[in-house]
Amino acid sequence: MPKRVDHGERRKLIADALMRVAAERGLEAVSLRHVATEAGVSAGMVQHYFGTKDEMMTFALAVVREHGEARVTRAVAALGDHPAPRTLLRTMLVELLPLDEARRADGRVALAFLAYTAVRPDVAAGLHRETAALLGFLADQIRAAQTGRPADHRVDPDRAAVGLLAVLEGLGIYLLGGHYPAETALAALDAQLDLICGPAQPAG
Amino acid sequence: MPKRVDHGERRKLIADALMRVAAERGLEAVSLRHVATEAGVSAGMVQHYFGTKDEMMTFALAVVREHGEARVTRAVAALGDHPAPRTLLRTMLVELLPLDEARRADGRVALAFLAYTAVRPDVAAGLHRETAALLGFLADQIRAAQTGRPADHRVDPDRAAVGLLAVLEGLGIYLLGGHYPAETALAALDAQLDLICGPAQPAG
DNA sequence: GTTTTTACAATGCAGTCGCAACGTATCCTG
DNA sequence: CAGGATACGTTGCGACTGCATTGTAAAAAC
Repeated sequence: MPKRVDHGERRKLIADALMRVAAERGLEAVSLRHVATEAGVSAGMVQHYFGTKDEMMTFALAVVREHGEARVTRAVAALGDHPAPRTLLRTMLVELLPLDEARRADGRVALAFLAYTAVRPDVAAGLHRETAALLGFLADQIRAAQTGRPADHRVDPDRAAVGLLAVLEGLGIYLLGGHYPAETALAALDAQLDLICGPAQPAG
Repeated sequence: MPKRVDHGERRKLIADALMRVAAERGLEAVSLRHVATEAGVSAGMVQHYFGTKDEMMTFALAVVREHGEARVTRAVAALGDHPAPRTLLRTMLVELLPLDEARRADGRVALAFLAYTAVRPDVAAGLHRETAALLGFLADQIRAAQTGRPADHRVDPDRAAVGLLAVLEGLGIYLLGGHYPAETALAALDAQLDLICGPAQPAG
């Protein structure tokens, strides 16, 4: 083999450039040449690492998801060994909200891809599995958060998980659109957690 | 004046074609020629009624919103004069969910426009006002639905409205992506209404 | 009647698109 | 050192884009 280059690294470099273009000018501004320029490489190189544009898009979509996953993993790890379920939930969800510019950029790309995959159902299969797994995890945490609550304050964990994930998605979208400030979204998220888990326990 | 033609009608004809193209092939497939073909008219005519593509897009966005508004108005009117707040809320929200093919089409277009406006903040100003008005209305209904509930079952209407609207948006998106079936979304919506308004009153 | 204004159709243009087809430089293998 | 495979860069092609321009038919205004 000649000239050893890390394919994964190059692809990631290109995908990062794609995401920058998409975040700033929308997904329809993503072209081989624009991405190449943004990445500071030739258009031929982009073509070398991604035979087709769709391939490039699919890879970039995976990168966005990995961003989110890494963010959540890191934030959850910082919580220590056995965080309270509600704390764990809140930490995860807040991390997925577009509250700073980095997450806003990721969010814009994710939103664009959402619209993209809505018309290309074949690409969406992986997302379904991820959603199902996430829903399962949320439901588990909600179940755990409810132990010891009076029966008439309990909710169905599966439905609550669907609702909670929907709230997250919706808040993210309204935040991206600038419909209301971060505090409003955070207040709504906390209110939702209150509804599901009961009011936050005062420390002690 | 010559050859009197209803400008609004023509523009609506074209916008409808635009929405069909966007729903089937995504917003990036929307071009003057595609829209013209879909509408069964010449590209020149499209250009005659919309000097620029952006003008056409903006108009189409307004049409999408009117669709939703008309749907809600009709459904709410069918409820009669003084529906219970929870019934009113549920009727409104269900009507906005992409549960049949017509609403799925509208939803896809709305989603595409959401991503479109996320990068064009100037276009989004109208949406902000609409969101604020909708939030106010939801909060009013939630407030009304809570009269007579025990104090420890009440929630802040404003936060609950933000959460409810976010749930609606999120459920719509997951439905459009086919992440789960309609029943799951409806169950989650009802669970959310249960959390906010208390369990549905059995008839009588 | 003529004139003017509107409604459309057709064509053309400069730019961009994805992608194929090269060419070449580089490095590993034998 | 030759041979071959890989990693690019360059160029060009056909299709498409939004839009300006032009031409024409028809109806209102005079």
